[in-house]
Amino acid sequence: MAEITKSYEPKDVEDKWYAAWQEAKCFAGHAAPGQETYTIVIPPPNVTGILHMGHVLNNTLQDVLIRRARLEGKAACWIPGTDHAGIATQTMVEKHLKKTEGKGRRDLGREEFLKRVWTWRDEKGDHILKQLRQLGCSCDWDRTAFTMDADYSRAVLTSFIKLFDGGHIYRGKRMVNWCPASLTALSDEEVEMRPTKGFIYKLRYELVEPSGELTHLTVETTRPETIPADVALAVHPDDERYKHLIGKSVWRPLGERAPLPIVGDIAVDPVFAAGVLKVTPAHDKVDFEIGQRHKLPVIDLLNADATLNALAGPELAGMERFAARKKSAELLRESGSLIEEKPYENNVGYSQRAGVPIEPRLTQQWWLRYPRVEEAKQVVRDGLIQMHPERWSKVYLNWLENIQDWCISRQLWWGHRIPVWYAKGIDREKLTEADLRDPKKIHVSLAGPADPENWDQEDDVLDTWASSWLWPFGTLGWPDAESQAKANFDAFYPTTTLATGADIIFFWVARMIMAGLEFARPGAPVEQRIPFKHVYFNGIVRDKQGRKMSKTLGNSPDPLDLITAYGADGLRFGLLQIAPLGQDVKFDESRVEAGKHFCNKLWNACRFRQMSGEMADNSSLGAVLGRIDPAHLDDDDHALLGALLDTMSTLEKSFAGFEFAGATQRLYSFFWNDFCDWYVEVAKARLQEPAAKAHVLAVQDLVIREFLLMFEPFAPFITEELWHLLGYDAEKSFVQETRIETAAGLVALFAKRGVTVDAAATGRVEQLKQFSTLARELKADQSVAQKRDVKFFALAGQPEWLALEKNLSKLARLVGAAEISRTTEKLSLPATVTSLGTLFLDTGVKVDPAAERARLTKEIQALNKHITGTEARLSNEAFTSKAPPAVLEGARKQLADQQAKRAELERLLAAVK
RNA sequence: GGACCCUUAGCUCAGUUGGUUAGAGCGUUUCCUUGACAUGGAAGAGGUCACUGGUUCGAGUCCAGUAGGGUCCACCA
Repeated sequence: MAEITKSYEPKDVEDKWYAAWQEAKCFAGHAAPGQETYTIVIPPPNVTGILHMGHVLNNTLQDVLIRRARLEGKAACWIPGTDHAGIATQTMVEKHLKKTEGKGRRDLGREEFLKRVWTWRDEKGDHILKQLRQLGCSCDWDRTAFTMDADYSRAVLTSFIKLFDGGHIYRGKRMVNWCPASLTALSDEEVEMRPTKGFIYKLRYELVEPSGELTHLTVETTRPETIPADVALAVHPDDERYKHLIGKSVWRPLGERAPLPIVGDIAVDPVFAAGVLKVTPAHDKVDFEIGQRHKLPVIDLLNADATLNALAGPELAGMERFAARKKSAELLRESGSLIEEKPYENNVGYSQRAGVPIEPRLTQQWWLRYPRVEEAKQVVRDGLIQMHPERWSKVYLNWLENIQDWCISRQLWWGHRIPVWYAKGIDREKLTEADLRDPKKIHVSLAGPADPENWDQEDDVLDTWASSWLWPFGTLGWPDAESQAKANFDAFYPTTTLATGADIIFFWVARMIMAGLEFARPGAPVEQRIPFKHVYFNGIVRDKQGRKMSKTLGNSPDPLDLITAYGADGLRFGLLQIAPLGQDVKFDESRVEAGKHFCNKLWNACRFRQMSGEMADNSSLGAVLGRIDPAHLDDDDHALLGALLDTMSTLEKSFAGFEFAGATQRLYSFFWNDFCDWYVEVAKARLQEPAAKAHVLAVQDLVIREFLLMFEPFAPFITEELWHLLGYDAEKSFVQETRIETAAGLVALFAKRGVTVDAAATGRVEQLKQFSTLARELKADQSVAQKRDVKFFALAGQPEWLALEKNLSKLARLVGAAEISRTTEKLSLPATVTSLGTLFLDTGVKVDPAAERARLTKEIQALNKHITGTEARLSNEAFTSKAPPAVLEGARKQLADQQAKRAELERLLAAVK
């Protein structure tokens, strides 16, 4: 067995073990018949993305879950993959093309451009999946999926066809969110409202026929450049100021001079601005609806890239929209129509991805009426799908209550081209709902028409989310029966837990639920159709100022640098410690450093175990347990085993509740405080006793073994290395092939060997801990903390002395004393009062009485505060009559202890000479 | 406008059904390189648990409100 080195060097072990795991195909998701499964599908990162801190958190959580499931004996399957990310990837390649060749995508043509994207993907793609390996992620890489793979594409197109056949999909000319940068429609979810500073313009629209004193109407707008597209003014039908004008007209103040009707419409808010709204149906959603109600014409003066066209008039045609806004304000000023221009801030919709204001634009698009909306609400209400934290289900349900049809077509090339063909020569603009269902006019299929020469395929592709919403079953072979069998769809669907960010609850989570209910296992009971049972929402990783980490801000550390500096395990553990359930995390590198230190502590504890004595049979849990001698179990053993069991059940609870921060904390305090700081230290004395040595080592081997199993999901590399170095690998090659015991299971195994963990031992050990802390404190007070030749004398009653006597060698070592012995009289030495008696310290140096008095007085004063509080509580009749007996009893005992201690301190004070 | 979250030590955060003197890491003070670990050990300082009120024998914890910070949804020209 190799000797454990002085410090843990992550780089020495990480690559080695990852390669070994892959070689042994440890991560393969295989389910034996009847075996419980645990499935996770990765939230597929963009295929050309690189690993950032958000990925690290999200994927660490998934790896922790999947590794724990493996240890629990479940058939664990974590399916990795990437998303083609339509707009993002296409934009990236277009930029590259522009830079390197000075060409746009249309210069190359669709086919050639797509070739370039695939080349780009092949060169730059999947990098992130390699980075996940460095993090230790135990994905079943043989199942790696990509949303543009042939198989997956078949699933996407099949879903379209099924929805089309089911009447869920239609085509229509409607107002969409148009991105003038990406030149495509976007869904509502891809639009982000941002407060934007601009101007509001107060304008005169002259009445064609003045009405009494009224010669014009005042209109306020933020978009004067759209005036040439105005087709009416609208007022509220009940507005006393204007209702007599309904039916009259005003002159359009810019563009072609024409009379515009004044209409009455309840969409107008009479108390906002002047209460008069200019109606521009082509460029505003509300205006479009007003236009529809009043059968007004539509004048569209914007090109796809948001420059103005000829309809805007000669002065504005060809201009970019913001330049045109300035220009039109000038023109209006010149013509006297501009009354006032003032700074104004309003909410403007931006393309989330391109970062430019979107344009409401009337275009032909494909729309989806979501399927299974009611069922999707019900499965969450009924708890078939549980969200963690639970509050997100409210957000989810609220969205479903107000759900709008989904614009699923995108005017892009990189994506799944919609499997619809139009008969040649047909006017696509004029297709009716009936035409869509006419096979002579429209062909919808996977393979395409038999006579392709007579058809033209739809140019649009599907929204990326209209492919990723199939992810939980598209990655398991759906819709092909043979592929499903091969992927073992039957065993692994529904998946168990989805771990993702709440920012995509609508984009992805909600849609996956509807897709799963619609497509997976048609006809089966609902609990078999849902895509997952749990959704865990991890927080967003922010920087110290609370800002979201982003490439543009440059405030995100490179996870790979962190892995280099602290090890993958340190990074994983440190990050999870600060990642409470569903709360954003402010990234703090010092926590990652603490994670590294913890790994080193573990490493050295194991190293010390190796140095403490011959390694014995660690080949299995049974072997280790067999080496424990019940006759030699002392209080420290019992307390340690009790803490171990407590840690085990804490972890069981933490996993059930997705509370990983709590789990890491308990692991940390158990190992560092309970094991290293106390048990290993007191065991040093016992290791000198030949009779107890083998037993003590066995207890340590047991605790280290169980700890490694608990810690493995969080820190797979170091645990694997130590597992081998300490010989736990005799029966199974890797930690994850071992089964972890439950706390209850371990109790049962103890019982079989005649061991019952004595819960009361913990309290007795606690007394000894306090005793040694007080002894050390006394030494520090007397400035002899470093000296090891001091003598302690304990003035203790018989039972107290018995408790001390059993532990004298341990205690002497712990507190650094040459000797601890009993005294029966009060000594004239510095002293402290412990629960096991009064302890005197002989440093061999004369004591300063004044300092000693001051020290004791201070302590008495501190104690008095507590006594007063406790006395007040106990003298309160309401408390003594209503508090539960245990609480009351505790308070009385506390008071008695405090009073006894104070009395002793006072006696000591009086005795100081 | 609607919904939700957060506010605990200098910093980043724990604190699960209400119950002794509110914890950890980092930082900080003093001491220690004694054969696991200085990536360490020992001892300490540091908190009116944002504020106000309520429920209760008892509130960091439950309720109401206020202030500050943040998120999501909707959005008026």
